[in-house]
Amino acid sequence: MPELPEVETIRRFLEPALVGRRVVSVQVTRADVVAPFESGALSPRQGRGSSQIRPRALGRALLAGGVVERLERRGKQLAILADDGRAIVVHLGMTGQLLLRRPGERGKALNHVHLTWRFDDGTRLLFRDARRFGGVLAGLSQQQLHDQVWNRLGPDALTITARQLRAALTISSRPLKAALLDQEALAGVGNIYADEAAFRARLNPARPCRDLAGADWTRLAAAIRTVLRDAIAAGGSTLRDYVTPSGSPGEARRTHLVYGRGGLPCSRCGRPLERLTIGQRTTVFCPICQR
DNA sequence: CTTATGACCTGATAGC
DNA sequence: TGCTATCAGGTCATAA
Repeated sequence: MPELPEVETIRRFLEPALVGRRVVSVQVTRADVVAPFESGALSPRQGRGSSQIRPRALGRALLAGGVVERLERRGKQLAILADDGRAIVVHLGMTGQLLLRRPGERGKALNHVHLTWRFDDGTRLLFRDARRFGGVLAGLSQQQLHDQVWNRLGPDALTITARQLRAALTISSRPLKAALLDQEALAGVGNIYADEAAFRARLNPARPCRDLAGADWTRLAAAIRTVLRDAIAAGGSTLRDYVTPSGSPGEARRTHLVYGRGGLPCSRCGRPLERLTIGQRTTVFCPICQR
């Protein structure tokens, strides 16, 4: 579900509520959504639940006792950093949510809540994920976060340059659409914004990357940055599950020009948009406008 | 090395 | 109403 704009919206919402707060306890309802770094995991969904870790150690790995210093995002991953050097990384997968309960606030009972952090002022943070494609990488130092986890991701898509994009993808034989979803090439673009960016750059998503010219990379990088920035301004795209930590939807869906519009008229030329599968993902584009 | 493919999960919706 | 099939924001392990 959440791509870069949704995760950034969540980050901006959570940061003022959590910075300076001490984690007094962490309730783990489903330990298998946690990937302990010490067991070899290098991403939030690697080797989850495969290691037996004692409850007390698990709480420590999930920042118990620490004071939140800041929240950082790289691509679709959100890190919570404590002032003692510890860190965790949350990945929301398709249906993951981070929900905030203010001090004294009584939210309704929810299913699929796997983790609950309690803070010293009564604030609670819930990790909820029906499909469990998301997860939390725990027990990291901030050093390890940057040197061993985020170093495996490509440059953040929000500030991607044409030069970086070309360097990462120019020799690839993959279709453009598949390449845009590769988090090692650039971090943060998912199925929605890959289609939106390709449309705005007027590039056919099925074209092999190696066929793109210099001007194509320039247009594409600019389209990616613009599409993501506009989506953040609209609070992210809510299709079904995504909500901000207060539970309200984002409005970026109104700005989609191709995603979810297969068969409908192209906003530019009026011809029907085409739908096909590229890299096992549904892809919508205009065969007239996108070359 | 790169690229392709099933697998992992639940829930909403459409069609019979 | 109820059953089955299809589809969904993502990535990982394994095969080719």
